[in-house]
Amino acid sequence: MERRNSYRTKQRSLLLACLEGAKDTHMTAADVCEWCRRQGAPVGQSTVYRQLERLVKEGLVRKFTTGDSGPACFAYAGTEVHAEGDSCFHCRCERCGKLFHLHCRELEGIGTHLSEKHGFRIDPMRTVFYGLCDECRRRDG
Amino acid sequence: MERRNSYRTKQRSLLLACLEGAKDTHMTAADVCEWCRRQGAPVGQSTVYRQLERLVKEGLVRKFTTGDSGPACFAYAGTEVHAEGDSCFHCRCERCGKLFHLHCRELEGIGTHLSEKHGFRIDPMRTVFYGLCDECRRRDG
DNA sequence: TTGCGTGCAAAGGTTTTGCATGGCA
DNA sequence: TGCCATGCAAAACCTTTGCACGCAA
Repeated sequence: MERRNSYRTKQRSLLLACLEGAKDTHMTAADVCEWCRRQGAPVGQSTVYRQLERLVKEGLVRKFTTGDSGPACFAYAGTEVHAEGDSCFHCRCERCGKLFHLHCRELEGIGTHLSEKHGFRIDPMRTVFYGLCDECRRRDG
Repeated sequence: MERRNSYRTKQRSLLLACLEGAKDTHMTAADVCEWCRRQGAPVGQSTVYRQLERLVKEGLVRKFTTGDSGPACFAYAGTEVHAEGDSCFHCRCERCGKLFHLHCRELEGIGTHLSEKHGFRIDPMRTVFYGLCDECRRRDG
C-alpha cells in the first residue's frame, strides 16, 4: 500500500493542533475555521472540510453526525474521551441545540445490555440522545 | 394541558397515510412530497417539513439520519399512543435499516439516570439508537 | 519539477422562514 | 370569527466541487 496524499502542510498541522487542544470537546467545521482565523492563520473552508475528511479516514479524528440537521462534529481521536471502542455518548438539547458529551460508567452499561439482551450493537458515534438540557429546563420549565 | 396545534387538515392525514402505507420502509421529505403529488394532492414542501416535525414530536413518526450528508428519513412509528414518560426506545440497524422497538425496564433506567446525574431530560420519542442488529452482525461479522 | 494541497467562488442539496392566503373549529 | 395551517418564494445552512495558483518533496 503506497503512501499517497501525505504532504505535511501548515494547514494540516494547524487543524490537528486545534482539535488536539480541545480534547474534551468536539468542534464543527465552522468552529475549526473560526479557531484558525483567531490564531492569525486562516484556513479556507474547503481545506478544512477536505483535511477533516482525510483525518477521519486516517483515524486521527472522529466524526459525529448528530442526527438533527446541524453540522457534523469532529473530535481528536487520540484521547481517552474519544478513543476507539470507548462509550462516549452525546446529548443534544432540542431547545438550545447544544451538544454535550457524556462519559459515564452507567451509560456504558447500556451498550453491554443492548448487546447481551437485545442483540443490538450500539454505535456511540452515531447515537445521540435528544432531550432538554439542564439550563433550558431551569429557564423555560 | 391545553390542546393546541391540533387541526386535522387534509395534508396532515395525507402525510400520515403515506407513511403508514410504507411501514416497512422509510421516506425522505422529498419522497413524501412526490408521493402526494402522484396521489393528485400535492402538498407544499414547507408543509411536509412542518407536519413531519410535528408528527415526530407527537411520536407518530420517527426521524432518522443516514450518516452521510443526505436528507433525513421518516418512518411510521405505529398508532399506539406513547404516553408521557413512557420509555419506548428505538434502535435502527445502520446496515439493513430495520427498526426495532425496545420496551425494557433496564433501559428505562437510563432516563432516570440521565435526569438525576446529568440534568438531562431525555426525549425517548426523538431518540434513536444507531448500531448493528443481531442478524447483520451474524451475517457480515 | 511534479503533483498534491490550498483557497476562492460557485454550485448543490436540504431545511427553515416570512408573509399573505385559505381552511378548520 | 379567530386561530392555525398552508404554500410560495426566498433565505439560510452545510457541504462539495471546479479551477488556477502555491507549496512540499
